[in-house]
Amino acid sequence: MTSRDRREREKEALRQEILDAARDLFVQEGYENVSMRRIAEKIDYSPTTIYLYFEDKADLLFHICEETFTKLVTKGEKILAEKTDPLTKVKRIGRNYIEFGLKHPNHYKVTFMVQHSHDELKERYENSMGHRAFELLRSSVEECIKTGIFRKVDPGMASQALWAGVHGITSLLIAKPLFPWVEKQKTIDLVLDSLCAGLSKDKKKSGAAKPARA
Amino acid sequence: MTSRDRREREKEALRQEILDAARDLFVQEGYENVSMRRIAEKIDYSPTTIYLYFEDKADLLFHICEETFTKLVTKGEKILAEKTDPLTKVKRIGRNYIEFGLKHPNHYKVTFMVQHSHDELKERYENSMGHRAFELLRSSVEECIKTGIFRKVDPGMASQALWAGVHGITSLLIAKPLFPWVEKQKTIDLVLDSLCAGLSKDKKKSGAAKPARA
DNA sequence: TGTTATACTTAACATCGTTAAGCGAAATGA
DNA sequence: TCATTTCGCTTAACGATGTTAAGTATAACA
Repeated sequence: MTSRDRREREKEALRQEILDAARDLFVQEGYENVSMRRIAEKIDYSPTTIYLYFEDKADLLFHICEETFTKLVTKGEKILAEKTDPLTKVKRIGRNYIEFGLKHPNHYKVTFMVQHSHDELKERYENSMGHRAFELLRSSVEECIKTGIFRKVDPGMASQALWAGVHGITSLLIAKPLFPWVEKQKTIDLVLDSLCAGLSKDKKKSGAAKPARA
Repeated sequence: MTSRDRREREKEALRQEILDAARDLFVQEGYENVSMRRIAEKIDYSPTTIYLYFEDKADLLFHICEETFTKLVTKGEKILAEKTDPLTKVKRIGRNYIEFGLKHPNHYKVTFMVQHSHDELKERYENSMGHRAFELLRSSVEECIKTGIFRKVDPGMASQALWAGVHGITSLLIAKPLFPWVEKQKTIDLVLDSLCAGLSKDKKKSGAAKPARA
């Protein structure tokens, strides 16, 4: 069955060619500004050919993002496995997340900055790499709580709060490049450090402040 | 010149009619899922009529957002003028911001969650209500620094960090409605409280952590 | 009453994502 | 080796989008 194998290899090659072309265009010009026809043109196939390899445009994008986010998760797992103190790990995972987002703004946008709900894509995205990226953060937070560095808060809640911080600064820097940012790098540090400090033990009184309900 | 006046009044009325129809549809179904034709249909005019009153679809959306965000800013100014302690003000302004975003997700999305850069819309957005909403946050942060509640950090940086937090939780809650959130309300509080605590004085040692550079 | 300006519409353009139908070449069976 | 089936891809088309150009009534004005 050599011929069958070869055909399959060729199919896989074309699939990759499509992915590569699409990634190039998406990264360069953004998802919405790239048409299926342009992708097809780039690889000298008819537009409809793409639909033989991917369900639709969103599906194509999804696979590209998964590919890219795998790198983020891999790096995160490496950090998590290190033998440093948990607090440093949390911050480094956070930084890794932020820097990844800034390095791949178009990928980041589509996985974290657009609402993809009530479509049936629901479960697909739940099991995605984006989700696993959050789980990574969560693991490191749990370590901090277990070792007594963070105070005894709900790990899920604390992770969500930290996620809010890292996602917040990442998405703002992406969405508002014209904003007169002062000290981007230091702001990133400040977000991470402040949030961690706020979650840490020792400091009980944080001013006059009860939870500050309106 | 009564006739001239009347005509002008009628023009203004139609303009508002367009805005109202568009807002309804945008809020209900989201900007991208609403076509100019549908807006026109709703008010029984031809699609092209809209272009006599607004430059294009984005322009239409912009005016709607400004309208809505004015409310946020007004409320924020009211809070800022209150005679409570600065820390409470920061938190209430933060909460106000978050709650506003969750109440008007479609407006929030277009002003804060999409990248509107290198178009010439640049300056327009810089002077927008969204921008003023940030300035509000900044004012309250400056108060906290001046009164010694927050430690001596750059006010711009601290504001950006706080903004990251509130924007982060807001945009995530909007973009990821299917995420298995635990304790949304408490998470909001935790973000605000932790960030403020981290920016506050008293606590020097926040664990073993230097800025955590990778 | 005739002219001009105003408010709006009809028709069309270029483009989009996507589907249905068809075509030629390669693989398969005899 | 020849007929048939399968595979990979394309051509053509559908219905929709935002937007523009050209045209048409009606109202205002002289």
